[in-house]
Amino acid sequence: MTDKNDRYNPAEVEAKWHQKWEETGLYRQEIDWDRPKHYALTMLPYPSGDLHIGHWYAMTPSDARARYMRMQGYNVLFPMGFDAFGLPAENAAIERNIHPKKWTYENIEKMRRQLKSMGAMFDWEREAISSDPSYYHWTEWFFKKLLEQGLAYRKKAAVDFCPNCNTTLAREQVWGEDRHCERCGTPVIKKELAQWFFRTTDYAEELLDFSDIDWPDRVVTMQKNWIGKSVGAEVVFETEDGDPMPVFTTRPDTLWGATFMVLAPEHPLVEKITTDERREEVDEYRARAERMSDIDREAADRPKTGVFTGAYAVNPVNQARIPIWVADYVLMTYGSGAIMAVPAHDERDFAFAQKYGLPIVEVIRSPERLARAEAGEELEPLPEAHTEKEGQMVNSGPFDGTPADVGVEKVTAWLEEEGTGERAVNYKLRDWLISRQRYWGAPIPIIYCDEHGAVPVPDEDLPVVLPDDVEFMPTGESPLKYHEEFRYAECPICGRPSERETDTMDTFMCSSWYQYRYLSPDYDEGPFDPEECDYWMPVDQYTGGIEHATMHLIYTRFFTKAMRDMGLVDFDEPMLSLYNQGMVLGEDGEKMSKSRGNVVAPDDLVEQFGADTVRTYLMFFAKWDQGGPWNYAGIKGPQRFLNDVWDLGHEEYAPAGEDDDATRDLRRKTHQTIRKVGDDMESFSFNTAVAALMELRNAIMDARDGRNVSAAAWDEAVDGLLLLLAPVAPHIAEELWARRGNAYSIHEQPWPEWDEEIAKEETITLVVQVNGRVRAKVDVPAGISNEEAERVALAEENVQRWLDGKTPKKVIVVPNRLVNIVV
RNA sequence: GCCGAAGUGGCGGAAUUGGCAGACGCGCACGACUCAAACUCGUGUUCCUUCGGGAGUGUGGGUUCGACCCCCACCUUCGGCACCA
Repeated sequence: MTDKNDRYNPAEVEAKWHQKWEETGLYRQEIDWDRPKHYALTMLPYPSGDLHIGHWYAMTPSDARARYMRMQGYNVLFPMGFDAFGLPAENAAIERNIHPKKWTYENIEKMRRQLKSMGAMFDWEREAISSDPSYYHWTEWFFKKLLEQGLAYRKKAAVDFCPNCNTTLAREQVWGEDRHCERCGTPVIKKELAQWFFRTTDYAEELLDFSDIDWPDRVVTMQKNWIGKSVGAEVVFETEDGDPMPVFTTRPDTLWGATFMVLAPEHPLVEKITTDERREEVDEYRARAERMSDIDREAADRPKTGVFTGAYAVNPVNQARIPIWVADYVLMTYGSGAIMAVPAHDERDFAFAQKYGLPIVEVIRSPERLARAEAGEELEPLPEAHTEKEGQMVNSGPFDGTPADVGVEKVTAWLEEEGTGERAVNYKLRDWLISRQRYWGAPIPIIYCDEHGAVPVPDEDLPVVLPDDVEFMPTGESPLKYHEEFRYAECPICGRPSERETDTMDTFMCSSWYQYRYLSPDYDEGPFDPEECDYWMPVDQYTGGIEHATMHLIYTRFFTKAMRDMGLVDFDEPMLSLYNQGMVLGEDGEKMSKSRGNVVAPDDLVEQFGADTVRTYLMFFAKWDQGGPWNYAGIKGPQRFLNDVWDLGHEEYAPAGEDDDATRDLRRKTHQTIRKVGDDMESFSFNTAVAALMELRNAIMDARDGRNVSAAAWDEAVDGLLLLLAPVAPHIAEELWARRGNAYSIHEQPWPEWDEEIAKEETITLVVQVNGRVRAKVDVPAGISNEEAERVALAEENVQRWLDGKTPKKVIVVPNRLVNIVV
């Protein structure tokens, strides 16, 4: 019987096993070429100072699954570390006068302790911290390698700048309609600055290929949209003076309908072609466009504006003389910054033509208008742009009569033959801007020499170390600019006094390769130990939030592809499989935030309920990819569950009298549960896995009350329950496993097997319907024949009553499930 | 505007993918234990009902012997993108 004094005390149990696990190195994860490996990775946290329930929500199920894979026989790597560079540390420095390094490392200390309370199987000896010089040494090294590969370059450009964070941002880090900073929410502005970029666009095409990885459709779609591939043709128009003006179009079949051209206000040709009498107006327009923010400029619903340059171009397909306009609806950053405008078949051009009275020439006629023209009807001007590829080409010289759906292909081929154009592809993806005007980041290892330009710091001088003795400006300006010792350096080539780059790298650079650093965080001959990489990489299962879909998850793919082309790795993708968890919301259903006062603190919960209960609840309350609101009352379910398990684990069971049926029922439930929980673990359905464990708990408690199952069936059920529970609630499972006299450790046990025969139902409830309505339920032996089922169904009194003497028209039998009698 | 996901009891959520809607849990009600409350245990719990049954998975239609599931139209919520030629 349960000792009443020995109530479940999670704090005691958890502390005990944390110590034992550490002492025995239970979670050391080492290469073992004789066993299949499984690299499970959960996105590394930023050391903000406090472990949030969101961290628990992301990491606990990941841990449970890693543990499950371990019990399945895999050699599992499940590391943890910190993405430790970033702005909050610097803000703390400015606001509270604490050094970013001190702030960061104190936070790491605290969070590491909090993480340990979770009882996850992290191998702490593999911990990597991106702000350690031993880490960013290699971040800098990668920068140099990318430069060597021609994948890094410096360019002066109008870039997105967050006035609050006081730094430039990558295009990916500008979010939403109002174009705000991903980190702080402030709308960004444009600044003309010389910045470092990585050529992510070189990999645009390859990044669209997801065929070798199993990622959620959602992420795949978001990345594809982000990369934004368009296929079409480049056609070179010329000004009357013979200046070439290449344009990109996805609709070469509408070339004959180009009635004007539009250049972006920033287009270099504008200056040259604008006539004297138009110059004043054009200059004014360009100046206004320059002052306008991108938010205003790129709002699609804004009325179109533009000015005529006074110049004309020649359409190469029909030599038509068409006016050249300047308008801000054409973007300098996409295509060539110039377009051919086909108002009849493009909504934007149509609106512009209407506003400025430019001609609209129909060159693709819809089936409906074709029919009317055929009937001799006089066609009215197009009421709106016809953008579908249906109907026939008209007013298009040699292509008149060509079916619209083949027009693009035919015209493109013809353009190539004639030499007036060629097939072309365009992407929305931009190169990754990695310069940040901040202190707390990995330095960009470059020295600018008057003579030799941008010179990389030699390998033997890496890492360029961040100086500690810096002063933080209240303006947020990088203190590196004012640190003379850091800033002034000798040119590595000629020794002349030169200046060091004072920008640091985007922190997404650090996290683009952290999965490699975990492999050998102390390795100092390269970014990672090749043998470890050989064994462990690529990551088999990656888990994390959806918010990184078009940032980190694109960058890290780019990085691995670049590493492959450097000869560092021999695979194409860093993460083979990805799963995105949802978010835990506050009890009010809103996103947790301090200002709303709906934040759930995991430390308090652990103190009150124990880590195992918190873990179980987090895995139980919703399907993992959905998430949902936290509920303090709801955690009682898992709490009662673990209390019951505790009692069952201590039960000294002896049957009072054995009942074969009861024994069989319990064994069936045990084996069914093994099957169910295994399936659910595979498919990340942790909520139904926990529900199945609760059902098994209920069955075992019934058996306890009945005292009529065999001792062997009892032990099988209770040990089974503990084994299945071990990934979810590792401490209590370990404790009870030991108390029941089993060998340490439960986490090294194989996942239990289930027997098809034992799991099979003996009787099933046959549902009998008359005209699709349930009229009877009969318990029958499983495997009943269709004929027998039909006979049993018809024999039911209630069924006969509903048949009311009529003869069945049709009888449908679903084997082992249902009989539907249609009259 | 475009793309995507979702909508099921009082609540969180299940449903082997076309076959008993509501598993599991919370909450609630009643009962037991208690001086009492909490804990714990037991029973019940989609709604309506004349106790025969009827209605029911955002709304309206459709396919089917049979629809939470498939099709069409719409409503709502949430994400992403948004003048990308």
